Amino acid sequence: MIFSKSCVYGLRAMIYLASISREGYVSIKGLSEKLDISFHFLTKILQELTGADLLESMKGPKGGVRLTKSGRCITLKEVVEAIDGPAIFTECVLGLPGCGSEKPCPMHDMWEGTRDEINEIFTTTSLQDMSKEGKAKDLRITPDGKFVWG
Amino acid sequence: MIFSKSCVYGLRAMIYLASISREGYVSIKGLSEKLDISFHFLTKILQELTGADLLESMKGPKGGVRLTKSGRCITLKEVVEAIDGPAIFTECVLGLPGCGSEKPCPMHDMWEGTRDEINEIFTTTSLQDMSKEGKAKDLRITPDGKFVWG
DNA sequence: TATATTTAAGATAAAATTGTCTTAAAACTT
DNA sequence: AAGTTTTAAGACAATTTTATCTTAAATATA
Ligand code: FES
Ligand code: FES
Repeated sequence: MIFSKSCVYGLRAMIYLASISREGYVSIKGLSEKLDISFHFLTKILQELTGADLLESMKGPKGGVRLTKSGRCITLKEVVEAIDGPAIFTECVLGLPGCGSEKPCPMHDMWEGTRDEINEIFTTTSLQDMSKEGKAKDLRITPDGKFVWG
Repeated sequence: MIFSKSCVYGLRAMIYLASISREGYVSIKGLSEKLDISFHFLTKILQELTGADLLESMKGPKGGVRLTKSGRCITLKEVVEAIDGPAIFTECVLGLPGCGSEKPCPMHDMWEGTRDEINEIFTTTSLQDMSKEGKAKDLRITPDGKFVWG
């Protein structure tokens, strides 16, 4: 898998949250059931996103999480970086430290372009793009296709 | 990291082995020291590559590993698949089962092209390409740059 | 105020990956 | 034939990732 499980769970949740027009908080419990992700595990991931100021949370009844003002217009890259860190967009494909800075590795030339393209596509695609796409075309964000958009 | 550590170690070793013109077997001990990889761990990885018929091995003094006849002209993809499996070249970026076959995920359209490009670049780049490149330009395949090409 | 609901935080556990160690089997050397 | 070198195989251990469970803190509602 190119991204960790935490990261893809986070992406799925964020895409769903971005598809919701309502202002209120969404309970993590409900979210976890809708997306078919373990509640406690999802909670931890969303806490990271809250720490990164992409989500804000509130406790108690009517509590939950929602996108922050800045979180409402972010790129997929920001979500990935908040969870998996920036390595995938910067790292040497052979795992050597400091890609490009010193002597590069033999795969550097063939890889750099592709990596730049990954970077490009994740910086130019917004969460909104994905949620609109998903909602408009009724696409799938759970393993079984039982999820239904807003 | 896009590839597992096992995979990256395997790639480094295979690139080095492909740079060697001599016919004989290369001892894993020597290889592990040259590449600065744990001997026992590297041994296991190379056993997988032997099982995949990319390497052949011989025991005893003068023993070691070397590229098989078919292993001498393979692509990087074959090495990656032998260790990490084909997932990276086929899988849904959101980790959903059966990318594209059923309803795709919202990221499918933006991702498929890039994934195809990764596939393309790894199927069209041979081990030979990388070893020639590395040897000709004295590139780096160890964390410190102390490695010297045959 | 008391109670129920919900996230926060951290302990614990399970699973996967990474790394080490030991013993066996094969091949060479003397 | 005996001893040495080297890979094969598998047990074992450490680390990281993934997942679960418990308790605390905050918020709403009655
Ligand atoms: S140095 Fe390896 S990809 Fe840049
Ligand atoms: S279905 Fe997700 S990338 Fe194809």
